[in-house]
Amino acid sequence: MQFSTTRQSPDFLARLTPSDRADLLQLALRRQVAKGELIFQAGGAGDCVHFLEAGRAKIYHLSLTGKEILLWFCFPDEIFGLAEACHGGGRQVYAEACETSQVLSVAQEDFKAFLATHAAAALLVIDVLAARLRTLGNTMQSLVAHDVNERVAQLLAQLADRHGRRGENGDIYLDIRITHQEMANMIGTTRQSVTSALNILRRLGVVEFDDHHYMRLRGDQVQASGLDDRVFSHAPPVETAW
Amino acid sequence: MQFSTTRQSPDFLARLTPSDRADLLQLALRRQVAKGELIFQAGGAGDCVHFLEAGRAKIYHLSLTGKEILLWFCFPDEIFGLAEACHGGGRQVYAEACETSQVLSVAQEDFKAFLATHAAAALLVIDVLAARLRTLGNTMQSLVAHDVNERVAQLLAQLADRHGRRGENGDIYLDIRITHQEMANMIGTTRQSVTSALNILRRLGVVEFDDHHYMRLRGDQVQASGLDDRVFSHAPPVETAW
DNA sequence: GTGATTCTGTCGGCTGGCCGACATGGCTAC
DNA sequence: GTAGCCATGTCGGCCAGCCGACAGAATCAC
Repeated sequence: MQFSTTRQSPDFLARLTPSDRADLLQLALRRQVAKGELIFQAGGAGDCVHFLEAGRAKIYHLSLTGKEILLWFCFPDEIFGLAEACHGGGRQVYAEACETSQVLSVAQEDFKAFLATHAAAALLVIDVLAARLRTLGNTMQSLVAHDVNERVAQLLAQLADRHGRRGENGDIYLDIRITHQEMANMIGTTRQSVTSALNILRRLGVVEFDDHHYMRLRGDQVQASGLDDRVFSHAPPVETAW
Repeated sequence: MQFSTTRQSPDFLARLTPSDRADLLQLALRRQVAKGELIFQAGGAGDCVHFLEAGRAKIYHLSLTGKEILLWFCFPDEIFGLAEACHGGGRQVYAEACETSQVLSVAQEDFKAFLATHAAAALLVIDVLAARLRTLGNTMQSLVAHDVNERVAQLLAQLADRHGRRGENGDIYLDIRITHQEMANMIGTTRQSVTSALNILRRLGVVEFDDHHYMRLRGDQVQASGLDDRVFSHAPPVETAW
């Protein structure tokens, strides 16, 4: 089982060469954002690219009825607000700090100029965007093809892939704080359905919760219960005759 | 109403400078693909980037139960297979010619080298990826926030935005051939539901079908029935106090 | 042409999961 | 401490839309 196909991708800053990073940081403005504060919002100009130095942020759509659709969780070193800054046309999504965070901002024009003169960085941006496109595509496919229980299981697998630590016995430890409501927003369902799905998984012995700060996915059980390769590896085995 | 926020984005080849395009074409292999033939498929290596010279192609996920999730329609001059070639890890999606098509293929390594030495092209790739990321984000949000009828209406609006021609009286003419099943696959519903949604829209006078090759969206009706700015422009108006 | 295939239209039955409601338990503020 | 808030857990009613089925209409193959 390949376990971390996408893991290396999000942390843009860390993957820049030191000299590129130094050049980029010269263009950036640093700012502290309090928990719950918006970093940008739909309707805004989208004239900046952002980087998360420390903290956690979420990127989401807000529907006309107030429904939140969580597209992406940002962790340190990640780049965000990129798609809209690059493409123009204004913001369509919201970025909100989940905890007190340090954010770097670079004006869109400066960033484009930077990319034009730093080819490796441009390729890195392409890689990051490509990875996100994949993730979104997978989320979409899961949204229409699977029921709520499966989507919850897949989400756990995805989180484990991005943020989990694998113990010696094969179990996976995950200590990000995430509410049922947030999970629901990520997979297009309701808080109640997530609660019940998680309880089913717990009763099956697939997952355990030690206090409410981290969960432990049972490696063996994850295998057994079908949250297997087809969840972890993103490419389902297909006949390769063609 | 802004009408073509995204229209200019997909046609990668056309937006390259002539000299860049010439350089790129030198790296490409041209090939003819018959209707229904796969250009690449999930499980494959994903070691090429493709360009559609002529024809039409669709990019889709296939779920384990055989459900098709249509992520993108490709039209001439568009680039595709990019995300997976750039990011690595093999193909996750299928690309299939909807009609006889000419396809150009460039090896991943060659393409990366090309981008590294053609900064403007790299920025263009970023722009294209960013635009797709937006589109997918919008599709996702529509998927969880709207019912089937609304999604069908939005899809029509989106197609009109990308491919429609606006007549003098404000009506929009759309002459792409697309089946109800394909539309269903794009918005995560069933063929039957699309059929009935379209008929509702027809009864409302929003859309007309002249034979089955093109449809006409009534500009005035589109306005009146709420398929308005919130559909066409991708950024819903939000309080901009922040 | 003619048969085969694919697409469109329509109808009921069945059900996953949304929604509201309410209770409880943990954190946080002070 | 204790008050208030937020997250979790559980239940039942209700309905959008999925699914199977079937009949025309249109298109394609030859």
